Amino acid sequence: MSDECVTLEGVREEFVAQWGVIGAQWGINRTMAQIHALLLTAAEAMSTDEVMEYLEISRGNAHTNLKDLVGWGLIRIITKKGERKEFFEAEKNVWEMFRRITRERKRREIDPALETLRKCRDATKSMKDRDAKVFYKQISELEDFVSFGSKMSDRVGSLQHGKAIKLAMKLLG
Amino acid sequence: MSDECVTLEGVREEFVAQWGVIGAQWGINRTMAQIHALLLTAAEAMSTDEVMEYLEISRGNAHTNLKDLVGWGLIRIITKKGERKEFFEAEKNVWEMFRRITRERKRREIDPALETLRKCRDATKSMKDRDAKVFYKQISELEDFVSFGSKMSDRVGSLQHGKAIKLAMKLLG
DNA sequence: ACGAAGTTTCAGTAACTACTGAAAGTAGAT
DNA sequence: ATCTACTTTCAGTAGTTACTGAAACTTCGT
Repeated sequence: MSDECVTLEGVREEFVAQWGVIGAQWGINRTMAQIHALLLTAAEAMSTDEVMEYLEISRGNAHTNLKDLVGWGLIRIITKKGERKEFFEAEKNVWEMFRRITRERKRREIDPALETLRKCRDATKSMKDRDAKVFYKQISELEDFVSFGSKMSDRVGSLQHGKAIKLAMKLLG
Repeated sequence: MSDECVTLEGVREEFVAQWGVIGAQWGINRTMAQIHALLLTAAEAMSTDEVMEYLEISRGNAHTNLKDLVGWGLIRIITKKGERKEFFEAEKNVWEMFRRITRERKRREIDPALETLRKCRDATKSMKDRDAKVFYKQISELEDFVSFGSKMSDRVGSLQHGKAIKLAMKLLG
């Protein structure tokens, strides 16, 4: 970050921009990551128009990404009495945020991958030639590993933050 | 997978294709994921030309992605005596594969993210108004969480496979 | 020092993903 | 039933990333 970012808004802008870059590397659309960063560090819930204005993006873009974030469970819709429009507020608890991201990625990406692995394993289970044996062995090991990891992530995700930390401390200690 | 994939090559083709799709969702270029899947399930090391032919891709594309995979430590170059060309072989041990992916992602993506978080935290540490306090608190929590996770991943990555499994079993048990 | 076999680079292009802006849709207020 | 404030959709376009194919480069054998 350049040194002249001495105002809150300067630092925040830098954070939002960088979070977008980081998100993009993880296969998340940049705007979505930026909106998330913005709401995560907002003191109050924001409207679509405020998000549009801050990030200088179109209504359609703001709308789509806000709704996607709601779909991920990372932000929620707030309605204020007397106000007709919707406001958006981020889940601010970091542990909860982590759990939701993990749960969604598992559902959307790990589970289908496991499905593929299982099918490939079953289809080659009883093949006899060398290449098939190599293939079957490799796929089996991969499947065992991924499904083990998947179970672990369920287990960790079901812990309270405090318990998870304690457990992790034992691991690190 | 469609039911008519009854030959090894049919199943393998399906696996390679699917692995490409999964990789893409994780921010990895599709061809790279496909080459990895191909080499991972190969009985023998393969040459650039064999990879090109199998995936029906250009030499430039094959070359770039093979070299990127070498950069990730997921495949290695093999030279056969009497042969002038290079062959490529995947790291087949799944635990080792996992460790290398984790280590690289940490280096390339987590460490820079932490750097950003630290800068943002430091820059707002002594600001007094409400918005700055909210920002500082949120960034701090995020930084603590990410750096904790990063340490955990180092710790787990330094374990032997057997030990990791034992530890995980305790967790699951 | 030349030719053959293989590797690397890169300009141009194709394919894909994200974004805009405007139009259509919805729902509370009068 | 009409107006107004807001939300949703989407066709077209901009921007980005990935891929090709060919030329340049390297290395080894003769």
